[in-house]
Amino acid sequence: MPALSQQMQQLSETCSHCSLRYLCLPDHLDSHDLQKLERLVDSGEAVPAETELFAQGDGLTHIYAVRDGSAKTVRIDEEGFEQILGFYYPGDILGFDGFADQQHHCSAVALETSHFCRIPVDQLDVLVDELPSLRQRLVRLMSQVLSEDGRMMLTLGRKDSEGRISSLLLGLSRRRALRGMPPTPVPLNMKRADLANFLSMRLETVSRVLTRLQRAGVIKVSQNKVDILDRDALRERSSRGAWVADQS
Amino acid sequence: MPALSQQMQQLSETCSHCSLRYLCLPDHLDSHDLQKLERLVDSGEAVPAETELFAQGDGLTHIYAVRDGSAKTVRIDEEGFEQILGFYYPGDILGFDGFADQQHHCSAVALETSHFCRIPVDQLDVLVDELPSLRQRLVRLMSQVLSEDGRMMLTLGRKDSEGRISSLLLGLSRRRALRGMPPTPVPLNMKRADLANFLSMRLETVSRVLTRLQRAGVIKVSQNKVDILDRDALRERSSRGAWVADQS
DNA sequence: TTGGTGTATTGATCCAGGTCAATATGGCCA
DNA sequence: TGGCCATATTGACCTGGATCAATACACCAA
Repeated sequence: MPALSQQMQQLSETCSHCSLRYLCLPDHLDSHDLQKLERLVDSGEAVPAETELFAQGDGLTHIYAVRDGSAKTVRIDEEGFEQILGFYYPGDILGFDGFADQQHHCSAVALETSHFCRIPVDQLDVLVDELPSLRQRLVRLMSQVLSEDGRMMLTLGRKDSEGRISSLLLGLSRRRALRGMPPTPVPLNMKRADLANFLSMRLETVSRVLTRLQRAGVIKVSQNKVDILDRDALRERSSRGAWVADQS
Repeated sequence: MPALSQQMQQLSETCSHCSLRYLCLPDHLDSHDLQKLERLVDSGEAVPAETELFAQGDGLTHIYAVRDGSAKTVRIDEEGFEQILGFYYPGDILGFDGFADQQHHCSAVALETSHFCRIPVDQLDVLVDELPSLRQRLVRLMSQVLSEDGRMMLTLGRKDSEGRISSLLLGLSRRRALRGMPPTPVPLNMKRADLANFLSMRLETVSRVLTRLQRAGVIKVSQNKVDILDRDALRERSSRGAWVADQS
């Protein structure tokens, strides 16, 4: 049951009319350029939960934009351990890490029944050479991801379990607000194990922290969604327990 | 005392003759395009250790390529905690995270006396629109960083202290090999505190792990450099202690 | 040579969170 | 409506690494 999509604004088949165009690739493109872009985009059928959009090691043929629903990216290292690299919501792009050597370095999996726009990279490549605005947009989106990865490394590296969960919840909430959705019941469309993996914790610890935060009256947990009751307290907890760095 | 530069191949003032051109921006550019690029590049004076190339929050005016020496990038979060995001060696580019909104999201600091090529972004921007090959190169480099960040998150998230140190040493060694430098005495040109910060450990733990690895005969530590005596053992330790993921 | 300062190593203690194990809850199908 | 299975919560225990503190080492200046 796609919880998010129920609340989504109407999505159009074309980028020009898509409510997400200011988050997604089309942002800053004039209508002429935009039309060229949307001719490339294939906004396909709904895909069920667990569908793999692409797998680590696959050749890079398309990148994907989330239309509605959600996805995660997973990377498996040499020793066979897997790490969830991110969760993706409407307007987010999947597949940027494939441009380096034309193959995907992680897998992408739908978390729920979702729609994705498929964009063939070979055609995109041609169009990018043609449209400076699109080139700039692409570079900025990638750069943005880079800088968010930095933020994530900060969270993973320096925060304790409560700080990590709090940061995650605030982050998800903020991303909902960016998309014009109500920021407070945050649906947790991924499993606890996914959360735990992403935050580098054990799922037992995730559980414990969630109930602790609930008992403190900061959030209200109910199955797959979290109400943020006291945002300030949550913010406070998201930084508490962060280590002080040794000066160098 | 710039340990790295003593072993560096001769560096030319121009990209065309630079021994690092296949790692750096120029890779895959034909000689005509390359000449246009190198007209932008200002390969300046030596800068001493601790020099800040740009600061978090600065407007994006230049990106930098390491010519010789080394650098680190540091990010300070809202609460004032700082995290080292990466170490950079000849051929590496600094500043990619600034393209998102034309300002730097981290600071860059030289670790030792170093040379950097300065590339003005406004002119680069124009040139990128003109040269598809350069555009492609830029996107690939950024994508590569993205995918390496993923690897780092994996290390930070899933490995214990010994795994982290081992991974770091192997990584530094591999990057030296990529640059045609002898892979085994790995100079640690950053302070222990920097290492600790980067790996999200305490410097005492870094020390302890280094001596433990030394006692095991895997490495030989001497002040600012590490000899890798048993690469296989090091590899083995870099994966040992990594958690098993809960299946989702 | 000595003293001072910054950096690295080592030792002793303690706790957050990992581990193992039991129990609870909810969704689904017969 | 009950039984099954996947997922989530809670409990008890233990260990890796953070913390606090002392000591060692290197480098420089007087």
